[in-house]
Amino acid sequence: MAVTQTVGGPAAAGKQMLSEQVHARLRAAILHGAHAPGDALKPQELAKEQGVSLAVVREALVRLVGEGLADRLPNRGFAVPAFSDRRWQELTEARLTVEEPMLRMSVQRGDVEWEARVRAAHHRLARTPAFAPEEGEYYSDAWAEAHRAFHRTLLEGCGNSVLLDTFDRMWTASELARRWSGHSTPHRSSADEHRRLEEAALTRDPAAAAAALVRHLSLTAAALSPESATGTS
Amino acid sequence: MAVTQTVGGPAAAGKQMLSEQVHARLRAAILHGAHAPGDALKPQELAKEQGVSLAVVREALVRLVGEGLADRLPNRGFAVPAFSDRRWQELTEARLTVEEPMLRMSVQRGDVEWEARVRAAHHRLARTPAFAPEEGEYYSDAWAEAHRAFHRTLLEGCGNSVLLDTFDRMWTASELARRWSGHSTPHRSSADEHRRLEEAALTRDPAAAAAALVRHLSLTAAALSPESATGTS
DNA sequence: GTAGCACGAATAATCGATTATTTTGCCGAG
DNA sequence: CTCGGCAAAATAATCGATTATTCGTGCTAC
Repeated sequence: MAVTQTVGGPAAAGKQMLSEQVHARLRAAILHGAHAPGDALKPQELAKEQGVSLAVVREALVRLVGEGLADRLPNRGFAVPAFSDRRWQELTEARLTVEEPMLRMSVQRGDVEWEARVRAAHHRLARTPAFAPEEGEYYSDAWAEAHRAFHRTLLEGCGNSVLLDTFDRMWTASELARRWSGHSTPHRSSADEHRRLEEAALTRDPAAAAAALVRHLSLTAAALSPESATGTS
Repeated sequence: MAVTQTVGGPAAAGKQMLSEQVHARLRAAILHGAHAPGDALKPQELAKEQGVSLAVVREALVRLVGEGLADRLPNRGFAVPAFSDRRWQELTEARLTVEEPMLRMSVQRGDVEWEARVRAAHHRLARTPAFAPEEGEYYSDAWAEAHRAFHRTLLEGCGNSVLLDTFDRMWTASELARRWSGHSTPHRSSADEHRRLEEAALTRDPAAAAAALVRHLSLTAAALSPESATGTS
């Protein structure tokens, strides 16, 4: 029986490798919190669920491990990584360390095209409601994506793809860690902070932009662990 | 017949997954320059060479892609990534951007145990000859490893595993890019620079340490592209 | 009553073979 | 002589099944 049933959604999903699709779906599911930290990601279940063979699920899982979205326990399969507060703090500090100089470079180097994209990204973010009625608990996918796009666009002016890859990696890890660190909602003044960031960037004021970013990230971190500043041990 | 008696060395080499071993071997081979950039990494060849099935080679390759040590061309297999001068410059800039603040943190936070490890790492590096007679063209594996260990140890005082992972990733990419960017040998004064780095770190002088690191990395970059400072478009 | 072991079920890791896609070589039309 | 298409070979992607390891259970010895 040569029944090559292409999965195909209504939107003509086109031709992609199966492992790519499975990887994307699994990644989205993990980021959406469909699997709790520590939960085992069983290849058999996933394979049956998605109607593919073990090999493609395995490949997707290996990729996820590389992205930090899954842990591998030798001879014991895969699992959703557990996130401690400690890890969340490290993530925030790392983002500050990397993004602050990136933003400075960006502001110094970005051209008019970059300015235009920053404006566009901020507009999209400002006009996207953070919460969708049906999704309730967590902020909407649309807002999360607009948020990511704004922050990334701000940094893209630096023109360094290695640093931008680093940003992508840390952003993803942050999104997952944030979801499971008790702190999920965008805090009250984030819209203000984003406006300040945009303004400083378009004014070509590196110091002001850096300061705004540091404040933005610090507030995000502080909202989670109010008394974190005291050194541990 | 229970034939699987893996004797294992006296040091109890233990049981590792096949894919792990294959991944390690392939990774080492690529970093050693056994495959030229652009060369296809054919699963069949590799599988026959190493006497394993396609699945394990495939898994190893997927992992390598995640580490940036291989490219994936959809439906066209895997290949060794090509490195342009541009990429090498980006890598160097990224390392500067990330490692300089890391080193400052490290110097500020590192404890006595860290100081001891820095001393030990520098001693090993200083006592390891950069060139081994039999390896000729390129610097010795032992030196490369001592070099990496010294730089990493310097930064480990920062205590941030996310940043250290970023360092690892960039270091690996740098090693591969350097090999194929025409610039291979450690330059004349690297021993001096390492000594200065160690001294500044143990003196707990963040500014001096950062300055020494910046000089070290800048020289490395400059040695490759002498006239690179002029911004490209 | 509990510790330890044997056995069986579950699941991970690997394999050999099948299917789909791309590349290569050849032939004829223009 | 070159361009375009067709067939054959090569190779990538996927699958179904096999082997190895771990996990759970119940029995036995003490």
